[in-house]
Amino acid sequence: MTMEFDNNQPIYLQIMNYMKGEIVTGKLKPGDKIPSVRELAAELQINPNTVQRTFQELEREEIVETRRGMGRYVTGNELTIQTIKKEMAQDVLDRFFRGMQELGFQSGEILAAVAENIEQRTKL
Amino acid sequence: MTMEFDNNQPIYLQIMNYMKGEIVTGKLKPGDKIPSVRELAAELQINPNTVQRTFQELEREEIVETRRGMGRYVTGNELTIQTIKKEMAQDVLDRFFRGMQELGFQSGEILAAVAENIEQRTKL
Amino acid sequence: MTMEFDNNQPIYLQIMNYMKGEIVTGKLKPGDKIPSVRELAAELQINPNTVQRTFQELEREEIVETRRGMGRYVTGNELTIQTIKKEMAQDVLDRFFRGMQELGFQSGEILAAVAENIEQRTKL
Amino acid sequence: MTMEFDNNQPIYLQIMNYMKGEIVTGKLKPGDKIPSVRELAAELQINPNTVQRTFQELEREEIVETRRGMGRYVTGNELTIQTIKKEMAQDVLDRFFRGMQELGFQSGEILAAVAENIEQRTKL
DNA sequence: GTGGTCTAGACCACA
DNA sequence: GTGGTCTAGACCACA
Repeated sequence: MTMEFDNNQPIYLQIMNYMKGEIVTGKLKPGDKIPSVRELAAELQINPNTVQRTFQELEREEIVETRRGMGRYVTGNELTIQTIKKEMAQDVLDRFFRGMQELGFQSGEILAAVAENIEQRTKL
Repeated sequence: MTMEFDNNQPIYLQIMNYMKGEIVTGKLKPGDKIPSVRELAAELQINPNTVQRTFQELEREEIVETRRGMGRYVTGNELTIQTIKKEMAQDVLDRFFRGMQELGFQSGEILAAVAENIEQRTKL
Repeated sequence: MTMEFDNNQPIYLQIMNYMKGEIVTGKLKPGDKIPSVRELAAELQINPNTVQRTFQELEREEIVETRRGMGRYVTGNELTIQTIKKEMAQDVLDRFFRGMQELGFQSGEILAAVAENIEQRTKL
Repeated sequence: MTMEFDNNQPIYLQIMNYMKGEIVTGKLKPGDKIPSVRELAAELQINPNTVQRTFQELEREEIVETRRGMGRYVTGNELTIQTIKKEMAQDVLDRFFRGMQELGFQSGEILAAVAENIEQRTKL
């Protein structure tokens, strides 16, 4: 695992989002073991404190859990993962609509812009 | 003019976005005078330095310009404003697509989600 | 007379430099009358205070002089004008050398760069 | 590191120019850490906010970059630094030619004046 | 420890 | 009156 970090966002958030993505897309499944703080810090060449923070936040959101002496594991079941996915998607959608409306876009224009963007992207 | 500030984002950025919105939606037009640093600071009850920062950033993006001793004005012409609007919209769209794709959404699902959200929002 | 102003420098300085240029290049000669504050302010569409400031500075540098009730005139004689020209040129040269040396250029490189620039400019 | 400040130019600009000089002349190399805001502020006996401003401008010009929580570093590689050096030199040259031409100097006279100045300076 | 933001307030140049 | 710069100092997020 390697990552390129964007300097505009805290590293711990970038790792969080990456791991959430792995989980909701099923690449990491409930019950899977995740790397230890030291392992991941070495791999990504970042400060262990930063990885620690990432995992704490994921734990606070109940996406991973610690099993004493055994490491950390993806939590829950498929159902809860799907719920998280929906919540995250709604977050993304809300931010999107807010952004477009601030720019003066109406509903119809928003839909058209999305459709147009999909078309362009599939061409590439 | 009054604003409610969100604690998760710097105040100067929130004012910037607000003003950009006013400009790209045509509420502020090219050549219009914008409030002075002191005026806006008093109105929003924030420190003049914070407003100063906001305006300097807007200037750096060539959205407003200073006329020495006479205050600041919305820059350029309708055409450049429209260009800025398109760039900002594309930014919002890019962030949106990236976010949805990280969550494992395909093009069709993205379009469907947007359509569904529009329906829900118009009901409210 | 019309001028385009550069927002990065005080207007009064820009007018000063323009007038000094007119004088040292002989377009304005010793004894010539210069416009009144009101005239020039109207012509350049700027604040009369700004023109007033320009003229005050020119007077302080003894480049123009006021004759009571008769307006302002270019001062001195050809000799003093030439002295001023030399001083101004040396100023420009000093700033130039300082700038190039800060960038690590040696004497030889500076001369080469000037020669090269002249060549390029004459081609245009 | 100590600096004497010229009252005619903002302190933050003077530090910027100084650091640019250090970088383009190779005294500071790509990847080198630059002092922290607090360190430099203490050393130069100025306010940390002023140093902060300096560094932010250098960052905007992509001459230094921030690594979160780890400080600031000279950016890029030798090639980009050389490009910046050339641009800065051309700026200095442009200003110089403009200044001399406003005073009525022809190409030949400009070259002669530079040569003469070099001679005088080497004598000192 | 490191940078980022913000407040409070001063002083100056400019128009 | 208007913007630009600077000081002094606080508090926070991040690594």
